[in-house]
Amino acid sequence: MLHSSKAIALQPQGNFLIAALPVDVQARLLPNLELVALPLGKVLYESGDTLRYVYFPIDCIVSLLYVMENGASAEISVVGNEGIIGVAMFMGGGSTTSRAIIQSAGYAYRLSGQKFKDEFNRHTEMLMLLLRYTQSLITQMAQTAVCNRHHSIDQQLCRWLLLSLDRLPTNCLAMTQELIANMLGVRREGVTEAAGKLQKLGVIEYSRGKITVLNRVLLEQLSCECYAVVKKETDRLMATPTTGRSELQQINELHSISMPPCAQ
Amino acid sequence: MLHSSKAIALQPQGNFLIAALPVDVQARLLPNLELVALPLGKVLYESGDTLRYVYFPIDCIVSLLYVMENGASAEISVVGNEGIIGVAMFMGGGSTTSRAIIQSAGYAYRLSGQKFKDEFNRHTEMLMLLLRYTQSLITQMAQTAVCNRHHSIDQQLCRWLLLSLDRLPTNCLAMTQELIANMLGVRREGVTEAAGKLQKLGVIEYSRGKITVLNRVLLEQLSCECYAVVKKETDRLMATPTTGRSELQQINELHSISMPPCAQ
DNA sequence: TGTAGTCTGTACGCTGCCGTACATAGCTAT
DNA sequence: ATAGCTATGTACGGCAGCGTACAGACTACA
Repeated sequence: MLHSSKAIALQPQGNFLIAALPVDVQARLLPNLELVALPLGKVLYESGDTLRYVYFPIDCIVSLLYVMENGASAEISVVGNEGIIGVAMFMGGGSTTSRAIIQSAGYAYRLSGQKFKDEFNRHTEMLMLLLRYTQSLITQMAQTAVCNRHHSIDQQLCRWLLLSLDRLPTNCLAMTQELIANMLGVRREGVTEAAGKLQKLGVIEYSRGKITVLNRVLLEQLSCECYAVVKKETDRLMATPTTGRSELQQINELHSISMPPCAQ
Repeated sequence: MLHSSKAIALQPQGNFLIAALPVDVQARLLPNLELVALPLGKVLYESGDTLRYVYFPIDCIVSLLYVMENGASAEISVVGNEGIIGVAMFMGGGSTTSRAIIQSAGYAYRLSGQKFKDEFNRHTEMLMLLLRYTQSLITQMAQTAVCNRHHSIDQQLCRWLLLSLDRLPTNCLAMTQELIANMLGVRREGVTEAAGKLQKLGVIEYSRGKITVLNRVLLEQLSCECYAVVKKETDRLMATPTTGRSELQQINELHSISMPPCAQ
């Protein structure tokens, strides 16, 4: 039992929302948290599915993806260790019109729906925290809508890379252009072209599903305003005055899952 | 005091969310509800504003609009008498990145933020109801993002007309093409063209800011799937088993503000 | 070592929407 | 009535992104 996953299991702070809960709530949740490995492409729930679990990502990235009747898709929002998968559980709907799919493999804590709801209803702190998080999710969705309307693929790719980067401990993503295209809801060729430009500028480097960000500052400059808007609002909403932590990025330092850059 | 607005004030059921609350909660809210007239174009809150009131629309339509740095805009979602303006009040953020602007003039109930929060924290029913509504709002935002990515102006105009229509007691909208263009985030000329096609097909009739829908069935057929997805999910979420009402449209019958078609 | 499969690069015509410009038609106020 | 404003119609070049097609590069596995 002394393998690495055990070490993770002892660190519920690996997820920001859990870390932000009062210690007594954390203590009560802990025995009910299951550590699960989530491979790339795994579907946590399908559109319309009744949710049975909520997931607290540790080092994976999950996309909320809408799939249209004709099969075309578009990403609605991205969730990493700052969030939770399954807000419909406490929002009351029980299901959503989107699919939750693993965009970057890793671990998460899984909690049964009933246990979660019990806790949710008992504790105002948890409720307030989750509602604030949900609002940040709403902000991200709204901005996605705006971005889809007004910005070029080039800009959107920058935004998307930054959002993903913020949710990973490395500057390196395991991600084919095909997959990114599905997320952005554009052609793969469009991503190839946009990525080519970024590579020429020395902003990124990639080959066969590995993207390394070399110049984050320039990436932010090339992105549309949407990334900054979402980040600023999320920081505002999720700032936890009690601990003084105000930047989501600092949260990444909390979880101690060591993984070599680009090793996945 | 026996003018029409008095009659309205006695009918808090004019708003679905209020109507869906237990009668004792309604009774306690009632004295705190202010009836306010909201003219076209009025801004209820600006991006970043700290909310001081929430609004329960009765017969007006409010758009949540995101305005970009360069002034271009895009509608994130539409709210009518099925909803509430100011979810950030109970979601905990206190403000949002969007603007709330009156898209169709009419009346609403206004409630001070503090009174609202008191009630919100005291009553589980209200909390659950509002969270479910917020989820339906999330669905609408998500679908807007998808629609912006994948569908033509023609289709989006149909979707937009249907969403607006569902929130009005008549089949007639007071709405210039310029305004619609702002909502959809496209050129006014694009709306002119799309509207021209619909007019040729006999689906709508319009002149100088008055749009009358003549053939709603055809309008639904011409719309992309997005309208149906949002409507179905909203109906699911907001169905109130206690009263058996399952269709938002039936709510329109509840509020007794009589207005001649196209008279505003 | 070779072969199959996956990922990426490039090209080309097409279309939807944009930016811009200007014309016409209907309402409104003096 | 007539001037002025607002709303709508039309036109045209430009371009971003699409659909399609195919070639080259890298990987994995036999």
